[in-house]
Formats: sequence, C-alpha cells, structure tokens
Amino acid sequence: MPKRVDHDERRRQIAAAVWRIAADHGLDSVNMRDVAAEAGVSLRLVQYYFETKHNLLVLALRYLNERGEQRATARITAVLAETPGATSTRVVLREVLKEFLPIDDEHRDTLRVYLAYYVRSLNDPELAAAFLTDETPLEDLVAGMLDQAHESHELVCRIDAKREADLLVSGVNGLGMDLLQGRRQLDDVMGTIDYHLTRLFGEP
Amino acid sequence: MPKRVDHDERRRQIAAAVWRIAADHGLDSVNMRDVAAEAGVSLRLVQYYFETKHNLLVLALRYLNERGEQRATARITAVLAETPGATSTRVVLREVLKEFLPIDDEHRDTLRVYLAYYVRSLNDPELAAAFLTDETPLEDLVAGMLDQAHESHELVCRIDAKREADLLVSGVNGLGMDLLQGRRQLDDVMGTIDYHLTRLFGEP
DNA sequence: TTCATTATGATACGAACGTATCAGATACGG
DNA sequence: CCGTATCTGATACGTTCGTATCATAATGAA
Repeated sequence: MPKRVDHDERRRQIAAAVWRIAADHGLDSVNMRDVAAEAGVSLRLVQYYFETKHNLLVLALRYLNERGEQRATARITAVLAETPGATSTRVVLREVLKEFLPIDDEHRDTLRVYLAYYVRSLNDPELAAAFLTDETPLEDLVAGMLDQAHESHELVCRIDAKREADLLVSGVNGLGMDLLQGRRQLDDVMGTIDYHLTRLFGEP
Repeated sequence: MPKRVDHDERRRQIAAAVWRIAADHGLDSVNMRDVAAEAGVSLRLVQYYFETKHNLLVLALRYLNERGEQRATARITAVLAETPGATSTRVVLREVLKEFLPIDDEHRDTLRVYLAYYVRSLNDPELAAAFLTDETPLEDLVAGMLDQAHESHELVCRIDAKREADLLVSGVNGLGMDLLQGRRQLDDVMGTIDYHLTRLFGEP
C-alpha cells in the first residue's frame, strides 16, 4: 500500500482556502487557481479532489456549516462551564445570539462567506439545498430556551415563544448585516439586544 | 439641432434591464452584452451611456434606490388616502414594514437585487458608498412613528422607540431573506409582525 | 525493492467577458 | 436639405477562467 492520506482532511484544508478568499474578496473572486495557491497545493490537486468548481463550492459550504455548528455548541458549553451551578437562561441566550454577530475577525469572515453563499443560493438550487439541510433551525433552539425560561419563572410576562424567537433571530441576522456594512456599531447592537432581553426577562 | 433624447431616461431604461437580469440570474450574470439584449439596444449603446461596467452597476443601484423610495412614499400616501380622517399609526407602520417583504414578484425581484448588491458592496467601496447615501434610514422613520404613536396614546406601555424600531426593521429584513429562501411562508411572517405590533399597540 | 497512491508541473483549449475601434445608418431640428 | 446627435453593426484584442491532458516525481506500506 502506498502513502495513506485522509482525503476528507485534505478537502477541508482546501475548503478553508475557499473561505479565506471568499471572505477577503467575495465569492465571485473564488477560482480554482487562487484556491490552490491559498491552500498551498497545486491546481491539479484541487481538480483531483473536487473535480469541478461547483463541487468545490458546495462542499466548502457543507464544511462551513459543520464548523459553525461545532463552534456554536462549543461556545454554549463554555458559557455553561464558566458559571457552574445555575446559569440563567438570559445569559446563555445572549451568548447564542452573539454567536451570529461579527464580534471578531473570525465571526466577521464567517458571516461574510455565509451571506455570499446565501445570495448565490438564490440562483443555484444545489447550493440552496446545502443551506436548507439545517435539521435544527436556530429559531427552534431560541424558542425552546424561552419556553424553558418561562417554566422556571424567569420571564417578566407571558409571551409567544415562537414569535419572540423569530423576530429575535431574524433581527440579530439583520443587525449583523448592518454591522458588516458599517451602518451600526457593535455597542449599539448589543444595547438593542440587551434592551429586548430586558423586555423579556426584566431588569438583570 | 438633431434628435433630442432624454439621456437620463435612456440610462434608467438600461438600468431596468440590469435589475431584471440580476433578479433572474444573479448579479454575477450581469454582463454588458446581455444587458444590451435585455434592454433592446445595442452593446455599443450601453458602452455609450455608461462607459464601464462598474459605472453601469453603480448607477443601476442609484436608480434602484430612487425607485424604492418613490414607491415607499407612494404606498404610504395610498394607505393614508384609503382611510380618510384618522389612520392609526399601527396600520401605516404595518404597510411600511410590508414594503420590505417579498409580497409579490415585483418586491421579490427588488429584494433579490438589493441583497446581491449588498453582498457585492462588502468588497466594493464604491458600491458601498451608493448604499450608504441613504440620508433618512428606515429605522428613524419607524422610530418616529412609534414616538408619534406614544404621544397619541396608541401604545400599550412605555417603550424605547429606537430599540423597538431597530429590532423591528432588522427583523423584517431577516424575515424577508428567509422568505426568499423558502424557509418561511408569508402568512407566518405576517403573523410574527402582527404579534409584535400587538405587543406594542395592544389588541387591535 | 516494488508499486500503487498521492501530488506536481507544464500546457493547452475553448468560452466568456470588458473594452476598444471604425464605419455607417437613422432621425430630427434648423 | 443639412448637419449633428443618436444609435447600430461588425469585429477584434487581451485577459481570465474552467477544464482537460500527459508526463513525472515523491512517498511509504507490503
């Protein structure tokens, strides 16, 4: 047997190059040659592992989804570990929402790539499919947290958890887009989020 | 003097072709030749009026902004005219928010084009400038309406108009994106909007 | 060592695209 | 009718890009 290589790992390495280029110069600027150079491999190898550019983009999106979910769950468990014992639902929810804002360069890049993929998926059914395979939407998670908060009497009044979660999640996405564009500042956005958390949970 | 032509009108006509192509096939698929064919003019004329493709895209965005503002104000005045006398702030606000949802093919196309431009503007400062020239952001308008509603005792409780407007507007944008992707249905989105309007204005 | 797997290099083909150029047609006000 | 503004047509150049091809090197388990 010859040299054994983790093909999946290779593909992830090349997919990461796609993310970097897409974040820095837009998804339109992603081409096979630049991806190869960014990944530090030959053009031939990119062809070898992905066959076509379309395949490359689709798989890069799948890997991005995977990483995003992993990081989100890791962040939540980290928050739970920081405050041993009883962590208030409000604090956890706040961290979950922050996860979808460009709070640092890494989150900023991820969001830029996601939005680029989103727009392209509007005209590419195959990419759209890669988007919509999210079996557990974020809205359900947030709605579940709100229901849980209601049962533990953390909420200030009776609410419709689904409706609240829908606007909260969609709102955070929209606010994140404004942040990317420089139309808002992070302080202001966090102020808005905290205002609405206070509206739900009462004064902290 | 020879034939007199409204240059600005010609440019708008060609810009409309850009919108149609961008809505149907994405902004990446917009090229000078297809724009000319869609507008029913020669490639040479597109070059004649816009010089470069970059100019074409920037001006097409400016015209799109203009049309959007005109249609929004027209919609508001139409609502005010429909209910002579006292039109509740809630009803007007609901129509304003609906204006940013893909409620029909026309709004759907406009939203698709806007989002495509948004993503491209993240890597194109000149396009970003065309975006950010909005002297009167929608959030200010909504916040003003909420303040006005408070003064006329239409609100159910004391609120922070700015914070409420920020989440409402951002939320509608985010919900509109979900609609485009088919992740939500219009009925559900309107239900969410009405829920939050009720939260602010009380039962209708 | 052997040999299949992994990887590179060089190159080429065809298509799409932005841009430029030149000639000429059309139409309308004076 | 004349002249100018408006518009078309054909064409071409250079670049970029996806994809394909062929030869060849490096690697490491059997």
